[in-house]
Amino acid sequence: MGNNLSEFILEDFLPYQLSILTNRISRDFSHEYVSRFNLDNAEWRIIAHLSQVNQPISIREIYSKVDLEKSKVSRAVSRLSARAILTKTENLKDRRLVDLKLTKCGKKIIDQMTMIAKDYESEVLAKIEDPEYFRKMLTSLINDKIA
Amino acid sequence: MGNNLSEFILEDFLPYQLSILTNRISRDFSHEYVSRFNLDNAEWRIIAHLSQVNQPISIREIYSKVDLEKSKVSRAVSRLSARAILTKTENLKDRRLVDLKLTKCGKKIIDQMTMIAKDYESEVLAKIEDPEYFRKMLTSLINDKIA
DNA sequence: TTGACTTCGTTGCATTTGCAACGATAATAA
DNA sequence: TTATTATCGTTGCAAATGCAACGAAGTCAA
Repeated sequence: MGNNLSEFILEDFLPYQLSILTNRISRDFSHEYVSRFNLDNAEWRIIAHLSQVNQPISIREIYSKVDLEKSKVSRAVSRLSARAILTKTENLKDRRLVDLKLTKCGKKIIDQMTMIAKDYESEVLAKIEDPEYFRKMLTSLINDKIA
Repeated sequence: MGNNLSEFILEDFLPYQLSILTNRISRDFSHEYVSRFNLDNAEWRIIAHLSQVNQPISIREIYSKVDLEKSKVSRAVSRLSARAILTKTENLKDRRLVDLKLTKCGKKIIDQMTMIAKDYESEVLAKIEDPEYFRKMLTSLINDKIA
């Protein structure tokens, strides 16, 4: 008979569990910005991040902060610009950079999404016994470097 | 001035946090099976799942249990079969099905990976104040349907 | 039995992805 | 200055992805 003591149970494996949960939540929440505004995940993150900053920021700034591929950001930004959700202008101090800025249209989107996002988040957190504690552990995991 | 009360902070948004953490852990752990056995994530999940079952199982069985696209499983299984990590045989009771079974080589891989995976998991859990509780919340979130 | 319908795994194909290379600009050093 | 090196954003391209369609096999009802 096999050595059952060293069996591997995928469903109990933390990285797998996290992946399952995250994918489900991600898919779930993405319905909100896909159906309402026809945005993909990268576009959503870019808009959300832009809304937090009051000066124009560069593409580099975005992909370094928001865990997206450089080319993904570049392409997403082009689409958003084409849809007049944000503007791309040349940075005059350093002409390699682009200045990205939400338009009124973009701001309207993030305004609406803010409420929806908060509602969704509350809904998820309501499933947990101690939401505060969960967030704390999550945050500590995120901020701790994993060796 | 803007209405800061309704600002949206991406870094504090639960789905975003989960995504960041999960991607990092996933990337991190994947080094183990990529570097050692040259497996991708789908291949890893398939092997892991197969190792838990003692009878041959079908492709459908796998993708319904392990949150992977049907075509992804089909292609991953072909690669694994080509590398003699598993065998594909026709199911005689229902000839639409294939019987998948780990070879000795496949079993050796999962045996080695089991230890590595457990070590990695412990490492991650060690970063958390109350690992048991965290798992419990995670499990409850996974098992709860999200409305 | 036949015919309609379902399910299985594979595959074709258009889209997406991520890496690397590129041109343009800037910073640094000689 | 000029030469070298680094950084920015874009783009080419090969590989990966996911959906839908397919043929093969099974089910069910008439």
